[in-house]
Amino acid sequence: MESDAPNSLNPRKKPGQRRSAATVAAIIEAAARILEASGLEGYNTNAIAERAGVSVGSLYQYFPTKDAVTRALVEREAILLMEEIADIAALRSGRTSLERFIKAAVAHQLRRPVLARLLDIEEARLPPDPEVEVQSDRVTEIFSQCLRGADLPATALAPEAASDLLAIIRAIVDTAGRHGETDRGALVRRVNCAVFGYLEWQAPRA
Amino acid sequence: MESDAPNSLNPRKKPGQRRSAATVAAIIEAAARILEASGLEGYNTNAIAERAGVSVGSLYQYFPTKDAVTRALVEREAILLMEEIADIAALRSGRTSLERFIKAAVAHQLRRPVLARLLDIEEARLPPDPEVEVQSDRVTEIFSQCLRGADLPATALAPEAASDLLAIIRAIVDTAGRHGETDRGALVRRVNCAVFGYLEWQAPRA
Amino acid sequence: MESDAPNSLNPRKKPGQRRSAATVAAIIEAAARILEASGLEGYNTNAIAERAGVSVGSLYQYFPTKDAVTRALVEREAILLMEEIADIAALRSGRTSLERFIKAAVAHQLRRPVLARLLDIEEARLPPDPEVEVQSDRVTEIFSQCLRGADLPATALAPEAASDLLAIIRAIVDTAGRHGETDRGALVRRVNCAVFGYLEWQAPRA
Amino acid sequence: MESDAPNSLNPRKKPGQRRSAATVAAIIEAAARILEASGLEGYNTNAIAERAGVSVGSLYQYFPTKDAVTRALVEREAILLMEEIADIAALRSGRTSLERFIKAAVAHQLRRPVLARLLDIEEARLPPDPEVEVQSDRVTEIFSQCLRGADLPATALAPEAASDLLAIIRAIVDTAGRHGETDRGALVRRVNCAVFGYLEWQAPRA
DNA sequence: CATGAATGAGTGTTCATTCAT
DNA sequence: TATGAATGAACACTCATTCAT
Repeated sequence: MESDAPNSLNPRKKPGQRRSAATVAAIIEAAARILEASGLEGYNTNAIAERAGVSVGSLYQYFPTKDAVTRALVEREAILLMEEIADIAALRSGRTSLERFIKAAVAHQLRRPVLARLLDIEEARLPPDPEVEVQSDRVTEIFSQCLRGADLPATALAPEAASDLLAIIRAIVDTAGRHGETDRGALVRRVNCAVFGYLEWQAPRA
Repeated sequence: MESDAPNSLNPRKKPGQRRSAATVAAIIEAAARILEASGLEGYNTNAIAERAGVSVGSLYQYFPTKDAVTRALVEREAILLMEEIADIAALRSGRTSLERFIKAAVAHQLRRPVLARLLDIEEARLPPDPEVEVQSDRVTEIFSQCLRGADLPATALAPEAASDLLAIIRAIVDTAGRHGETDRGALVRRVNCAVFGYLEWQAPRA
Repeated sequence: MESDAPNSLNPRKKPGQRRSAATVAAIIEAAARILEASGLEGYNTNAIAERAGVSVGSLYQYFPTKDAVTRALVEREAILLMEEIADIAALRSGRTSLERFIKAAVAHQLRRPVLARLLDIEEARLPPDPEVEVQSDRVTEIFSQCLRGADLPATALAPEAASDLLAIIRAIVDTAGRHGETDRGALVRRVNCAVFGYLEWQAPRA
Repeated sequence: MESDAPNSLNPRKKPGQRRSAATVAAIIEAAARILEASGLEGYNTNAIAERAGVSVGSLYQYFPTKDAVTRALVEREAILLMEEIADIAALRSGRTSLERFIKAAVAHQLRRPVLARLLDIEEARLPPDPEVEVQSDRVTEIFSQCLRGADLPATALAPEAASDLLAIIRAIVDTAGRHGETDRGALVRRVNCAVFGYLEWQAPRA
């Protein structure tokens, strides 16, 4: 019942109660705000707790580690993205699905661009965590389903295609976000270029 | 005449002497090695100095700040890339230039993939620095010249194209590096897909 | 009439009800178990409460302080020893009484050797507490009665003899316990040596 | 050359320089003073550093851990005792050697009784450390040599005799120290009783 | 110029204790 | 009375940076 492993990455208590869930959510959102307002420099547990309106002790009641807070935030964002993406699987056309996916991904990442960028950095720094990977695996799975559309070239099924394309999407939007771009439409158009261009070029041209 | 502000980000002294230049280089390379061997966790000035075979004091004689060391390393890598790229400008064909550029960029980033990845992270974290930007601007400039090739669609001149494409190149190679890929040929092929696909798709298709 | 000072070391309430008494006992035994299982490192009020099957709040309903729990445990152990010793007073022979005392003391301390050792440490660390001292005074009193046996040298009545001998008994058994010894007979024999040797040697030898 | 184990118990740098050695000694003595003045409650690294007239950072330059400071102090005391005991080995008579040993041990422990007592507690709490054990093993060795004296009963060689007797010595003096006794002579006499009594009684009496 | 011992603000984390429910 | 979430002071430890030698 009791895990003595100090490196356990799970919340110390499952947020079953109403109050707890609210506190957990408050802490996670506070972490997001701190990240946006003060960057990685100001991102420390005391600041997070204060912003969340709770004590450090409470923070540690729900998260065993500072990194666990970060992971929860990463996970939350991944889930948010998932929700905007979940129904794509039902679509017939690979082309249309991809367009929907891209639109959602761009919208998601452009909503809080600073946060998205810093979380990408943190996610890269953090040791891989199963809880988080479950989410990104689901995103990858959805994306792969899009690529399996009959109207797309068979080469889209190449094993690295999905990871390449997801990296491309992220990179373009991150870069745009860093440059302060906010025009969603223009960005979607460019990401479409990158994705469909990659797929077309990849296919043996006649 | 010279800014003495303690928050200046420039090296405290221009390495005029032979000895100094060697020391500076040693420190920068030591920083690279630490980053590769111990990651961002083990990346601290004492470790860097020790690895470089100098005292921390000496390190601070040449660099006003830890971040300045990192910036110098980023700059060094940019210059290394520059050297492999500098002669591309002379080429006639945009297509061929791009291919050369991609080959060089992939080779560069795949030579020390861990270092490249961590430096990308650090570069994103660091406040923008003129000295560093000079280099990346030069790289961007060369890349833009490639895009101006007469055999490429006019749309390649769109202002965001260059930054999009550079981001794409970096993203694909970083991702591949993180997954442990080492096949340069395959990677070059995929990056070509992404770049030429982007350009072609971007152009109004008949 | 009663001291309400928050630093009072007495239980907040006398456990009058059946329920209370059971809870108090559960908490004390839980403390013992934690101490045995996790040492002083893991010995904290939350762990104790959890092990006792009550909330921390309840723990603090019955004990004003963590140290109060420890003292209660020390006291309980002292009382346990007392019970095995109480009837010794009736014996005629000082020699026999001492042997009985030693046997009981060794048996007591060897029953839960880890607990005994850690409690010795805690007892040494704790500020002297009347409630606890009452018990150890009773033990000392019984022991002193043994020493007053007519068949023992008069020097046994020297004021420090009792405290010296009790310390000796404790020390030998603690040490043995730490070394993992479990042979009660052998230990009793050695403690007898120490005690009777001390007494004999203390007496002016002819 | 570099130990990455965080649980390494060795000083981070060998105190080779004059300055370092002085600092190390100052820190150790400060630890002793804090222990005497404020007990285990006030015994924390900041207090130790302040008392030593150095910064916490310096403390951690020489000791990897708070516990390492404690161990160094324990070791220092053990060495002090050793110095007062080292020449005993040369003596002929077991009886005389033992008397000398006891005199030294009592003097040692009575010089700073509070410190001695708290260090006994800490030593018991600390995980066994080779550096420290080397010293206590040497003390035990000397003591065992005393017991091998030809004028002592052969039973003194019983394996547990040494550890029993050392425990007895410590216990009596600790107890006396806690009671505020300062009469060295009286204490030596009583410890002699205990030790020689144990040995005599242990031997089969005619 | 080089050294590396010294600094001390800052950070993550724990845990005895309280108090609203 | 019981609960357990909340508190926050306290602590161990790190590391960028300085400065006397």
